[in-house]
Amino acid sequence: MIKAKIETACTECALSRLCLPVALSTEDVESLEEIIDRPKPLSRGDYLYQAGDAFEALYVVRSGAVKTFTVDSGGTEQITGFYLPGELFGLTGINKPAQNTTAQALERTNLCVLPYDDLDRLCSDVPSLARQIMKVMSDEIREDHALLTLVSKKRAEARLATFLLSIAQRLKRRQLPDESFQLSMSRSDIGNYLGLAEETISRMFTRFQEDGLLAVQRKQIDLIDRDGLQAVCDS
Amino acid sequence: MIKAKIETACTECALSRLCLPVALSTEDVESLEEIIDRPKPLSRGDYLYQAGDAFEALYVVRSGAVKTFTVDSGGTEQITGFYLPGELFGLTGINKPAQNTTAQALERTNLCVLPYDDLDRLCSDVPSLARQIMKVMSDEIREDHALLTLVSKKRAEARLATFLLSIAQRLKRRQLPDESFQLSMSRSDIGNYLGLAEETISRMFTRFQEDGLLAVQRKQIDLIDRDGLQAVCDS
DNA sequence: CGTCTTATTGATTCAGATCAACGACGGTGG
DNA sequence: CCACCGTCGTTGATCTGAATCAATAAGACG
Repeated sequence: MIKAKIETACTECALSRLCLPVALSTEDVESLEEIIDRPKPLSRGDYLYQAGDAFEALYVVRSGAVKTFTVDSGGTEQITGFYLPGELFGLTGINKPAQNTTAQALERTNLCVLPYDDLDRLCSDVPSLARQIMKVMSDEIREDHALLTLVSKKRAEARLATFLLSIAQRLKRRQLPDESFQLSMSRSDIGNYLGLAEETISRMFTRFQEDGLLAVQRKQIDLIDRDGLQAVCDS
Repeated sequence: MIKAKIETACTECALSRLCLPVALSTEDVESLEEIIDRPKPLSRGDYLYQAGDAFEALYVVRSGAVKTFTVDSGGTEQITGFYLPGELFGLTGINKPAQNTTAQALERTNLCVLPYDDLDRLCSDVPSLARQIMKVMSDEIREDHALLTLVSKKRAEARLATFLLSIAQRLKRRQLPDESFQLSMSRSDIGNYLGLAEETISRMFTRFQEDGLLAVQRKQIDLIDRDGLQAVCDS
């Protein structure tokens, strides 16, 4: 009974498939479940934590969306990630005195919070949990490298096409509609993330629409020709 | 006696200060020391591992220099890091079936190899070691974000100036000359890393020299006006 | 219903890529 | 030891993708 209850809880917040290590035993999942906190929903624009705050927890999006960004010494903002339902973030703070990024809700958002003190204690007892966290961190590093390649080597249209297909793929993984969806971030956010001006993002959307690759109406995106978009990614 | 011997070994390869967790006890260091392999030196151009190879180990540069790079589906190469003496790399392979990056020696290079099977076993017994590895991984993520900001938001001169000061700082940390040094990578490598053409790197070097910021002769760099270079970083 | 933010579109500019040629060094073999 | 060749770096000329500047339009929200 307890087992069933736990599985339901985790299924709800998407941890079960996407976040929880398959290697964990039922008892381990139970221990993890005990430390998870589910605070009340955040509104658009709310901060989860800001640069300089003490590092306290890892987070998983249950619904909604979050962006993280850094601000360098010269005041330049760089969005480092968008997080959709089922995705884990907050790793850059791990074993550090303070956060160096800021995390902000892009829309009404529900989270799971994994307090790090508890998680760390659990890691000592359950080596496979530590292993899983390392795996997630190395995933993050690989994704950062892919993003670097995108920004450093590809043209504007390839950057945006890759971004859109990545969003679609992640929605699909979460079994959300991936053909027709609402972007939760602004053109300016997308541009910041991809190293482009917001005007350029706007122009590329217009061009993709003219080329019959997608239909766009403000934040509403309908993918029409995925193969076509995929082809644009390699230009 | 044994203790003295171990300390010497680790001091030699720079692990003691830069790589080893301060939190480790002497016995733990001893255990770690036991699993470290020091293979014969690599020549310029030698590969340590290539994309697709099984993930086997983490590496620390003892002397020389290494670059790592990814190749995406379209064949685009992206250098993801240069590693100098005392620096740890190979983390992107952790808990993955295979490497997705390639690592290549830029000059005659000596390494410490930390076989992952052994390291992982040790992590189960010594939680602070797992914690230290996570810390190094989160460092890597932060550095990747800083690089992304550099490539995505800064002009060519700021990118190169930041790169040079970063190299100098890392050499200094290792107590190597940081005012006058040899770059081990080509202009083309620097350009690839920073998202610029090699001609642009060349031109920026010439400009910096004209502006009295440094003296450059092929790979030999002499920093003259560090404050000036620092100022260029924020342009 | 008016105001404020976000998105679109057009005109112009500019940083850096690309194309092209040459020069300098370093390694190799005679 | 020197001459040759190949790679790497420099410099110049031109081109171009995307930024910037500027104006308007369309939602969103109180």
